[in-house]
Amino acid sequence: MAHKLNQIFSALADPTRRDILIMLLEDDMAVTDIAEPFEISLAAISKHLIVLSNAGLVLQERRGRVKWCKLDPEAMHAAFVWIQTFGQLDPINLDTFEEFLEKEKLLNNSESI
Amino acid sequence: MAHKLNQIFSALADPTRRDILIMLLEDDMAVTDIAEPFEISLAAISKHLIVLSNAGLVLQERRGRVKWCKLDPEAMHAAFVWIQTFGQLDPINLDTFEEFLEKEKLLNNSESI
DNA sequence: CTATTATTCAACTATTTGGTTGAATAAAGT
DNA sequence: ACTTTATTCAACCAAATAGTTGAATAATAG
Repeated sequence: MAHKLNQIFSALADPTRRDILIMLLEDDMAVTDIAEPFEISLAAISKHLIVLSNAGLVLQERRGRVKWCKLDPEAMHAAFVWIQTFGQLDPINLDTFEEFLEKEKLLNNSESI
Repeated sequence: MAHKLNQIFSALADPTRRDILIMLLEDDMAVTDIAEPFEISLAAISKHLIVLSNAGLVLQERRGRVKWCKLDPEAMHAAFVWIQTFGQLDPINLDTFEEFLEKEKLLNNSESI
């Protein structure tokens, strides 16, 4: 789940991608239509959508030759929960946190293999 | 504010930086103490803190030769507001962050099996 | 004054990122 | 069958990122 947060926050860090997400609030859209208002190439938008999709923020479903993009609220919710819970924190136990880092480290190692 | 969101989300996208933020929930800390549990160099941690500082997530105040780091809740709040407004999500009120981390840990363990 | 401690700077490396263009694939439309 | 439309792939480029090491700076301790 931690690696997902990496992807989610890093996806949200780009203004083009945030704009895309906002466009998708209105309605599901095809890749070409998403690209229309932007000045960058279609391929660049396609890449942005792949980033959003990998982060779980957007679902893409191919129907015919059109790939429809729609929001997937779950990933955004994960980021929301992280931030919200962060802000209301009580002091945590350091031992617990050390264990947390340790586990995360192990997880990252096993992921990178 | 948009450029700030870029910086905030991109700062949050790195797990080391999220870990640092979590440590700072407990108390203000000096750079060297922040670096202690991590395996990377002090210089690397120093850079991470500059990123957090530029994003407005952390305030650094030099007293003597020690630079004290503390959370600045404002930037985190900006990210929170963006996400909340985006999804019209209701603030939840579930767990303390400690419990949240605990669940995340369990989840990570079960994922890594 | 000298040594130690805290932090950053500088230079370098490897990897990732966001962009480009042109070609490739895939599904319709005519 | 041929053409158009929708999307991605491949190769490339420039800039940014996360890390390193060793030197530099700054403040305190002895």
